Amino acid sequence: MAASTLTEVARLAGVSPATASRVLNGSARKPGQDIAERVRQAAASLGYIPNAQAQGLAKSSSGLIGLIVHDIADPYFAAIARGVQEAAREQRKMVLLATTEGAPADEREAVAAFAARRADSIVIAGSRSSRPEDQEGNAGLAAELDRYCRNGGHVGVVGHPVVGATATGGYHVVPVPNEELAASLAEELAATHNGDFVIIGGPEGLFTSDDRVRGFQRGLSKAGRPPAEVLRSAFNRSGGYEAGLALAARIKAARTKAESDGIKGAGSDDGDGPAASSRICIFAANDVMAIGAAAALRSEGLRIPRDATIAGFDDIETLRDFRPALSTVHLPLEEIGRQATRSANAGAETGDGEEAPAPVTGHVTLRRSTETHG
Amino acid sequence: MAASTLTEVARLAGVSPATASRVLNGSARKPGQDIAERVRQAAASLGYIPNAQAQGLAKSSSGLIGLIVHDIADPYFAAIARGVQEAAREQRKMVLLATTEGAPADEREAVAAFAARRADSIVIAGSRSSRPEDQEGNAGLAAELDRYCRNGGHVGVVGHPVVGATATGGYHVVPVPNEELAASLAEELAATHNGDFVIIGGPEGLFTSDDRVRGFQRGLSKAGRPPAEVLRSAFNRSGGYEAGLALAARIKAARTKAESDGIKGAGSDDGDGPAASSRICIFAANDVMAIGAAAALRSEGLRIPRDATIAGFDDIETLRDFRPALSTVHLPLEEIGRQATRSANAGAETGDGEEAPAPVTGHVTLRRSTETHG
DNA sequence: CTGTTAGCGCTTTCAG
DNA sequence: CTGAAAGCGCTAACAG
Repeated sequence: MAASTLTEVARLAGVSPATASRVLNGSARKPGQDIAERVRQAAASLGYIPNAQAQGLAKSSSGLIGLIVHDIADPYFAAIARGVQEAAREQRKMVLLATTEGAPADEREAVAAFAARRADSIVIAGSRSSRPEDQEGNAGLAAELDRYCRNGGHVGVVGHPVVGATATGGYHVVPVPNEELAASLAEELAATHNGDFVIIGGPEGLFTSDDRVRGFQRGLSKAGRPPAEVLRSAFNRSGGYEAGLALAARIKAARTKAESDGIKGAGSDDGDGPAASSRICIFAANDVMAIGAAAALRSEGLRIPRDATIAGFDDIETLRDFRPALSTVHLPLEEIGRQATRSANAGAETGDGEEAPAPVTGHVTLRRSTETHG
Repeated sequence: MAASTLTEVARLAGVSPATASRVLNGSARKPGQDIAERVRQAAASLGYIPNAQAQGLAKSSSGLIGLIVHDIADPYFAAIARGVQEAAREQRKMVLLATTEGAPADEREAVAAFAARRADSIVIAGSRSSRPEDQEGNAGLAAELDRYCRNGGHVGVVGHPVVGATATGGYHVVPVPNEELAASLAEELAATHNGDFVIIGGPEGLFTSDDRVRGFQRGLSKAGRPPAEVLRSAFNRSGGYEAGLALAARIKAARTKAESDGIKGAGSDDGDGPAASSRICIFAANDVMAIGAAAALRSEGLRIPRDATIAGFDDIETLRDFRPALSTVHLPLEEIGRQATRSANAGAETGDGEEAPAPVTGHVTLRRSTETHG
């Protein structure tokens, strides 16, 4: 029992399908009042629902926005997705979701699937990678994206342009000043922290991570500090946890040594904590990693900010209640999602009209996790 | 410059569109090796991407799964969404996302939109409501859903059936034993907590919340305890926060009174905390509310579990690093999403074949937030 | 095994 | 202002 069709509605109303179409779905031309009413009644009584596929086929436009994320359950992407969803709603479009774990090959596939569905635009969130093993995948992704653009598609990318994409039009990037913000964070941190800094970054080659690491180092150097050591692990909580474990071992070893050397202030569980100068400040390239690292330290009996201080990046909302409150860099994730979606659509709609939105910006947010009490 | 079509590919390969279709997209019949290769080459050289809309129109099936959630940025829904996404992938389908803030009218609209796109199935997550103001919306939603099912659609609902839905087939519910689990939680809590219990629930009429509240009360009564007072607020973090503020005021007032009454043990900031019997145990109907409540208590200078204990429900992954670790009821959210998706599809595919999956179950997980130290 | 012929449901010229 | 006709791109019966 299939849904009723326009033709059926038209027949019931005693008009032609063309007329029915004109009244039911927007058209420049407006049929007469009486006829219109009859059609509407017929449609209602039949419970008519237009077949979007057919409409799409006829108008060659689908009312779909494709969204590509690494993992929808990651709060970073979830926040962006919410923004995309909002913007989609404004445009009276629906969003098609694809999750790829960040694998370029999967992203390519997702783009192809979106293209097949004739998505009006595609939004890609999630860090691009330039790792050697991703070279091939990236090339494929770029090619697919180019093709999509060439066929009239519009894409909005969060953060970094897709490497190798050459399409001239239909390409929109929402730049996120990761490097600058990380530099500011480092500078602000350096103002109160006298000890060493250690960075927990994602795998080398992940642009977002690399930018943040680079920016942090730059900020450090601007503050007259030596570069921080960089630990690499997965760009998620468990990566942070692992790195945190390694750091915990190191901190404990240092403490033990200090104790046997008889240095005062390098107390154990109940003292004032290590001397300010021996305490390290950890910068994790994103909040989720920072939380993982903090959990690892805690599980090793270390306390923050007493035994080590830590900062993240993103200012994930769900993590805001975490204690000690995490110092981080606030990013307007939802807004970023909205902008990526809007910019892609602007291209699609007005051929690049609209006023440019204010560029995305964030701000350093120092909280308890990096307090140097005293 | 539109994408190239099957016809073009066929022409280039010197075959008929039908043949090209047979080789490019699966068909029971398999063209000859030579011809197939020629077609494949032609397709590749033209960068052919099948038009899913056209395919859908012709086959009347879209390869789409509609997912309805309250808010994709809420970790509860994000987790379910991930499960849905996974299941969708298994079925080689894509997921269409709709967020509704839980408003039945919006949900109805979303169902209509999915129906218009001829989604093969629809998954609805997010508590149903029976509040008076939602009556009308619910009826509309039910009607829309029924129509969708009657037209051959399949729907999977998480938790509670949609009120008023009467369609006989195509309807699948993944039951979540909220009530039973909440009862178990209450019982386990009652085993060690001697003071009063207070429940922070969502608005009355939200099934999920009501089930949990009811279950908790039942567990309490089974443990020989009087029913707990129920505070109502929004079913999210800020609802929890507000309720937490109210409770904090109450706790502080009680403490002040106790102090002036000279009762020992009702200490202030650094004592042993209130006497065990005067400390309340808070049950928030979901983790996010619990976190909000905990934040409120903390902001009022109260500590958990010293001044009050608290438990939530869901065991949200992102919140697992929260300290004190939150006692809660673990729910396999991702699995729930998967099952809802699979069950809907099972109906769609085999007319209800497949072996039934193990019913969803959860388990009480007691952690630090409800420790009664001693 | 291949090609031909009809549509799927809707929009959109183009006549009337 | 309305209706008739011609597709959008693809699949699915039928023939050959």
